[in-house]
Amino acid sequence: MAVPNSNNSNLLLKDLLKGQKSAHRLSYLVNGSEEAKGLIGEILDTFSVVISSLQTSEAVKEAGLTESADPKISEISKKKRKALDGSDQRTGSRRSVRQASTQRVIQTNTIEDGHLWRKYGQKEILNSKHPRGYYRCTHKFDQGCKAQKQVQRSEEDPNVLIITYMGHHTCKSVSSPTEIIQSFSHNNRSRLISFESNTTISNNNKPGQDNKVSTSVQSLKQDGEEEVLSNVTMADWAAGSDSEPVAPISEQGGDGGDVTSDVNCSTEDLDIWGWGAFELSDLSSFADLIR
DNA sequence: CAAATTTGACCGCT
DNA sequence: AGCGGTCAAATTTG
Repeated sequence: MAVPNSNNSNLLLKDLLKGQKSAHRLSYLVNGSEEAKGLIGEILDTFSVVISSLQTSEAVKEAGLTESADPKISEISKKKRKALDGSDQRTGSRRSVRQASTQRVIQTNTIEDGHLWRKYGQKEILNSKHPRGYYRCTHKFDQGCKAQKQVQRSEEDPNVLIITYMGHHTCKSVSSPTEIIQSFSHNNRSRLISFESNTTISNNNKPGQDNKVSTSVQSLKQDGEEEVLSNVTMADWAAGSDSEPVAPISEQGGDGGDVTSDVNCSTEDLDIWGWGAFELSDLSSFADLIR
């Protein structure tokens, strides 16, 4: 702890969000001029990068405070459920555990986020048309990584996946860090970021069907632990499966094995939380898909 | 054959 | 009691 600049950062963040919101509004007012759109896109992009960095560092600080007391996340119980045997005893659903740290709810159209996930369940959710998939980090057991995510298709826009991230990646399993850095260095994609106080996630006015990648990050607070709502909406995504698309995460990029030496160049704080890395690597991998 | 996914049962919380 | 989250056997995939 001892975060002297926390207040300053928060104020700064507020101001940035304000400016960003204005720019976002402006982007809807300016319909005709492509040049103006481009400029606004640049502005929004800049806001995006700065705000992301700020938010991430703030989040890391907060995580450092709250995560120290980790509940008994995985006491290897003598499971063996099966009512048939009569000897069923397992940990069950520990629903309170999920608030061990803040959640990040993200809208995207691909579950590809640069990390390796293992699906461990799928559930029909009451008021949802689409099932919810439950994923944990592949390295949960070999590295004790506690990251989890839930993936659910959006109600109104089936192209959009709502992904809830829980916990942080303590593993080192980013598929291709160089991609992230690359995409960070020349981020010529237009990203829209909007911060609103809506509780519902329905902001898509779809400014056109061109192959434009639009990202919007919403900050909201629900009664739970949710904090950041990031919205990544892309025009089309390859995969027309009915339930969640299974990400073809290919991590065999490095042959000799040491290509993934270190992620920490300038994106280290982004990578800690995974969501920063998610945003960037997501875009890059998506760009790889469509080209 | 190992790793990942599917799927239905189980269980804690509300 | 029912919902949502997790487990693990069965199945699929690479």
